[in-house]
Amino acid sequence: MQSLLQPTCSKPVTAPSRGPSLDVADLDSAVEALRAAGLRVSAARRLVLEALYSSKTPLTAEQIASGVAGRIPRSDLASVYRNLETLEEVGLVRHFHLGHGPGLYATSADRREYLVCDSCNAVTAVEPQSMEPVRALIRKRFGYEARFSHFPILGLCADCASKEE
Amino acid sequence: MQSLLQPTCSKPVTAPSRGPSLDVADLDSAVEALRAAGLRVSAARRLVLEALYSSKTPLTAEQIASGVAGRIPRSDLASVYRNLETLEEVGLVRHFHLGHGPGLYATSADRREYLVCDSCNAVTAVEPQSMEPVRALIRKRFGYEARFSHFPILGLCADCASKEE
DNA sequence: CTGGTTGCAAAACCTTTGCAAAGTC
DNA sequence: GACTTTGCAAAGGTTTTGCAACCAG
Repeated sequence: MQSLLQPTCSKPVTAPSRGPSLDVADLDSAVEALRAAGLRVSAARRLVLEALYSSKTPLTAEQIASGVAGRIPRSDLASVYRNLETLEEVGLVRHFHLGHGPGLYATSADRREYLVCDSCNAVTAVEPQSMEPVRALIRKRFGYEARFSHFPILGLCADCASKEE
Repeated sequence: MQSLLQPTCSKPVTAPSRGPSLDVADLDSAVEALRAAGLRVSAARRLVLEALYSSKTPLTAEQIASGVAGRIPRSDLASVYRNLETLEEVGLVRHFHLGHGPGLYATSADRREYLVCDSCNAVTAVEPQSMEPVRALIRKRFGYEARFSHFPILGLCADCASKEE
């Protein structure tokens, strides 16, 4: 810690969460992991997993409930939220935010971290290893083992930064 | 940009905001700036500024409406939100998040950025210059001009990281 | 059969909006 | 006096909870 840090350390108003993370590559293995965790494999639960494993991009709970493209019976939004929470506790699913608005959900196998331009709203996803040097620097300077998997790094993207005179 | 980035660039579901930022040091100057911006100095507006300028820590809208310590007449929550928005547009106020839960508001003069431990919930505030090397590295690797003033850096603090076996 | 899960409804939580009354310049 | 701003009430968007019916193991 440096002298100019003025470290205001305290317990905050709020709290994210840190849970286990299972790097399960496909739907079948995920269902297996579900069983292994002593959870039942219901239609609604399977639906959530199918949606997440078949989507290339993270989804909102609403999108999952709608069956993503209107396909599949669509299930109740409350159940989707309950299942997402359960799956997150088990470590099969994670959620994160890109800004204000509904949270986004992905499989835990998707470890991408995001940069979001707060001028043009462009989103850049990067694999965790690209972020490693940044993590290393933060570790060295602040002692934190940073994860950018829950909140994005906000800022100006290259394009917008060059446009700002 | 590196080859392993797999840059998934797209327009996102959500969008934060980027506005002006006035580095106004005290309440009187802030009131002056309000007038200069063509806004009226109402009691409710002054109340919000007083709360923010007299608090050492960021406040929720609820806390501001309650008059922080129960002092001052207390004003309507909706008006507080409206005024916070107005003051943010003018650049006197900023808001950010430390996790789930209500947003936190501070004067724009307070430029601290936060690290939050997602295990013990400790909060560390740092002055922007401490974060500059991190910003430089992100600029170099990703082309982003990062600001950590809206979302914190989440991770494990030094204590919790050492405890994790 | 038994207890975990679902769907529906309602509520909780944070924030925004409509509108007449009140206040600022 | 003209036009902003307020307070109250109601609604909006996202997520959570209560509960009887249902279904997986």
